[in-house]
Amino acid sequence: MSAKEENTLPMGMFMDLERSGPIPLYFQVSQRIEKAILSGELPAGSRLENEVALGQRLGLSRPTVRRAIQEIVDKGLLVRRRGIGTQVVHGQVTRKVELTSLYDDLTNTHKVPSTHLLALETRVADAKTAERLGVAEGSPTLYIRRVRLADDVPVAVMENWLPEEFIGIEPNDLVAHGLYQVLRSRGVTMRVARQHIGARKSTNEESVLLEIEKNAALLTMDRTAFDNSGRAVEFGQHCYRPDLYSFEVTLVEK
Amino acid sequence: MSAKEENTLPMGMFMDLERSGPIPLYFQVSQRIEKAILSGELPAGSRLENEVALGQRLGLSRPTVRRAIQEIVDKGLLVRRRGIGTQVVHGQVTRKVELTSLYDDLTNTHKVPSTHLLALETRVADAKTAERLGVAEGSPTLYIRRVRLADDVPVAVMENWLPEEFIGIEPNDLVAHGLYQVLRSRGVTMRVARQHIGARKSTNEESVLLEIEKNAALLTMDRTAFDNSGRAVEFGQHCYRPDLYSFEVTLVEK
DNA sequence: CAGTGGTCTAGACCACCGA
DNA sequence: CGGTGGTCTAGACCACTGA
Repeated sequence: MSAKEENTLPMGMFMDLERSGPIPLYFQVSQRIEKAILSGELPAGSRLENEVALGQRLGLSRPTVRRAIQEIVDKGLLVRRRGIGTQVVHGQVTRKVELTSLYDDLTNTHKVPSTHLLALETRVADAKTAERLGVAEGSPTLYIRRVRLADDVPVAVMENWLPEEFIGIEPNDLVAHGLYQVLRSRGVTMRVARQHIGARKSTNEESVLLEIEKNAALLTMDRTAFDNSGRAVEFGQHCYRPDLYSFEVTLVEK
Repeated sequence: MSAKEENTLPMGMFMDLERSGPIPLYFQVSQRIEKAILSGELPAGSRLENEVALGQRLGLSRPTVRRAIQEIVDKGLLVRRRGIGTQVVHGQVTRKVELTSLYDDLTNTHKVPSTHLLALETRVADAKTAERLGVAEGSPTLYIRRVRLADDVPVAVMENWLPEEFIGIEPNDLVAHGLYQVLRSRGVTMRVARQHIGARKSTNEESVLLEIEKNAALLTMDRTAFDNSGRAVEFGQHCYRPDLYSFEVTLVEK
């Protein structure tokens, strides 16, 4: 009778799905279940109703319900065991690393972001840049260097290289909206990003820009991002003040 | 007639699927496609055969083929566009961060791992440990502190706390097999892990243990891992030599 | 317009688990 | 044994893309 483990909460009546709207049914269902977990309505360790029963109550087929649940399993909030059922994972929920820009991260935590633009110029691609962007060595690229600040405190120094077609981006847009927002407004959608996270000491110049002591420890991240056609659209080399920024990752074993 | 983009390689006859074995069909298919991408048989930018046609040629239903392709999309090797098709992402492939132990990482890169065991003892859970492991403050936990080496060069200092039930783990097993392997042999399967990656300066003791200069930059990672019932089974606080270790992450926008 | 992926259905059989 | 999730089928309709 231990209430913690056996607590089957079949979320009463809170389902009125929009069957003809543009939002997929599985997504509507997964969002509501996720909301119930995050709000504590489905506490850690509680069991979810089984897939068939849930499907019948909602008037959905089993594959649709299953996909909804799988979405949340992939986020690390639910755990499934064959023959047992689906349970809410213990442990407080943390935000996941997502394919977003630093700008988005900062606004999400209710800090006011701003930008000091250090460089915005055309540069010839060296070997490394050419390889990362998948362009010919020696071809022109757009080079950007910025300091990003949160509540007027410097957080990161960011260098970016973009393919030739983006030469012409306005400095004002970059300062006002952030790089990823500018790219989105030009019809570019990021799909895949490969990141490399490490650490090193700061250079003297970086220490000044970030307002930290000399030879301080820095968190570094290199990233190459690809759009929905698979072409590289951005290559970045960034370093962060580790007292103000870090990465969260949720891993799910398949 | 640009061979790069239009290169439809329908991978000739290399499909003889085992329909009655224990390996799922979608997995067999996804593995072969992935292999074809990694081997260069399907070069960057080439288009995959469409889902229905592929299903017919393989004698599989569309959902099964679709799931096989989706697996690879989630790994960041393929990109799908409605009305267009499925293409191989540009850019060289890198290994993904996975839910594995450091021990596994090192053996995969063909270095010989070893361990210096610094501590293996019972400790009372303080507030932080109790919260991370989901146990009562003051309850006994197993505390482990190790230096991990690759080819006899120190790479990381690792601290771990485990719930009461694991008290009794043998020092010899820990040195010979690594923590995750010991847990697996006790029937524990990791399912979800939440990691936090940052950076800081090394303490004097860490500098000695890792054979680096004082106040060097360190890469740090905290992790809480959960088993398939959703219970926390391990909480770790680790620091790495950034010249020998870093994290790779592949992000896929859904 | 024809072709593509995105979603959804209503079943089915199986493997694994606890009682 | 009954209940659970894991896999698979053979269709269907839709939204989006390019020519």
